[in-house]
Amino acid sequence: MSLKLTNTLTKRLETFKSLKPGEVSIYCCGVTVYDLCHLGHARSYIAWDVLRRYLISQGYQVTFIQNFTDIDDKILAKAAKEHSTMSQVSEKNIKEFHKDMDALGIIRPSRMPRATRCLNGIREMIHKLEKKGAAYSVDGDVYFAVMKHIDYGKLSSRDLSEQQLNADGRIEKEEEARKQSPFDFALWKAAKEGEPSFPSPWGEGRPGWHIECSAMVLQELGETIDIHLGGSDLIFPHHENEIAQSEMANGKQLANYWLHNGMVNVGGQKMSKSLGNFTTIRALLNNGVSPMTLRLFILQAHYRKPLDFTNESIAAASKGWARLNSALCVGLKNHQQLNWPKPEAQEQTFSNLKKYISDESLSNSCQQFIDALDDDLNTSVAISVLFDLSRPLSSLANQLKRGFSPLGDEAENKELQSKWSFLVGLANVLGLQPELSQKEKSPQNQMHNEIEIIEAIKERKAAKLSKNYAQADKIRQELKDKGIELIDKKNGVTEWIKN
RNA sequence: GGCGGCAUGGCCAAGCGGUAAGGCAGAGGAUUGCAAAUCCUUUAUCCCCAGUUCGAAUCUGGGUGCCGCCUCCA
Repeated sequence: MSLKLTNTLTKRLETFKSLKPGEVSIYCCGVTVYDLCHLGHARSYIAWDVLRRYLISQGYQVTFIQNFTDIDDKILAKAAKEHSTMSQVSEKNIKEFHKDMDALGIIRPSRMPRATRCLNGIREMIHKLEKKGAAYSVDGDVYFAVMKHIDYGKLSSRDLSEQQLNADGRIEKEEEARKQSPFDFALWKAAKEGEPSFPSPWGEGRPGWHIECSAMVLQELGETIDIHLGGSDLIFPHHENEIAQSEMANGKQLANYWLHNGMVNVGGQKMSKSLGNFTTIRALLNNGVSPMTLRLFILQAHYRKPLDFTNESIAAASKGWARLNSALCVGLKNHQQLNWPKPEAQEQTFSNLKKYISDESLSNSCQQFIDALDDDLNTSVAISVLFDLSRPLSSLANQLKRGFSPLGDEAENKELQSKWSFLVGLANVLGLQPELSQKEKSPQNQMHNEIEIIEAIKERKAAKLSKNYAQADKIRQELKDKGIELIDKKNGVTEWIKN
């Protein structure tokens, strides 16, 4: 089997074949940098991160381009509100973007072009469209003439001739009058009073929203690329317009595969800025939701389906992740005790999955995992493979945590070890990386309250011996509140664990 | 009004014609002063109706409900 992807362009599940053998070119629509990213962005970029990781693990050389839209009305509005400038607002939010994406373990794109730095390409493309008669200017604005593009509507299944004008009448009348067709869209917008603007043959102004992506794809990857990515809310008009511009200007198909991710919903409704029902990635992380919990939550659903966000579903993912994570960490924390080779530092390289196919004990799981991802990135099933593999390992982790030294026979130990490194390898394809807790990473504060804990345990033991269980439970609860969990062992010894 | 998607156990979620993955939660048992943890066992006929088929959650037709896009949006 080989990778199959649902192509929005053909509305079908298709076997993926790259233009150049062994190489994949990907363009992903990025964010408009006027604010922090929310969970919807996280979903999109995590899904595409998995696509990228999987392609790399299959041996492809992937060039991944993602833009920053740094010219936009919302950025201007924000700048005005903050008594700042457009570029200051963009700059700040680009930093924040990287902070969030890095936290989520999303591999940075190969390059991240910005609209303000691609103006030449943009002007050239508009000029080209003008020469081909597909663009016209009115009072410093330049519009794309939709009727000139024979295939207009092919991505979003819209038929212009049958298309009734949007009943809600949201389009501004003034602008309407200037357009030849209501679906025409701006390639270049004349500057308004006091706005930042850039020179052009049509006067001072700034690029329309769609043109930057067309220009960037051409500049960074060429006329035709393998895969174009984005949220399903971008299909129309953004991607439709991108196709129209690029294909009209270049005379070539823009992208062979168009992939779109489903929305994150809140109470059945799309999470969006305008509805105000969004939760930022930052807020979630600050509330103690770990990055990998978020990743697990997102990848447990298929990328094309809507995903409902609730506190309960995050809590469920968090519990699930804790279990999986304990298995992923076992070889990192306990390799000395288990006499396992010292694990390599986490790298952004991916072991070739196919090597596991020949390993009898891992072959099945490996094949299941590959089949799942081949099937339009079925991460949900891939994760179930991870959970199956993790069972004996999290059990091992648990025994170790509780002070047992499960010194089984050597063969068994070896099998666990290879299972563990296999699990870590598979999880890495999904970007699920072991999270050692803060306390484990920085063991300060550990020593000075240890004596206190031992004292408390002694006190509790005395209470237990005198059958004063209420007092014993009180002591346990107090420690628990401080993150110390007590475990009574069979032999009467009480051990404690930091959580 | 046009285009598209979805409906699976208490919750989330796979499934793509051969008899329901996985996660969370729950139940029973072992263990425990009680817990925690662990181990074992366990919980669904898939929105409704009709049809195709030896066989359908999966295909077809008709309902019902929900959502997205058509305006900025991942």
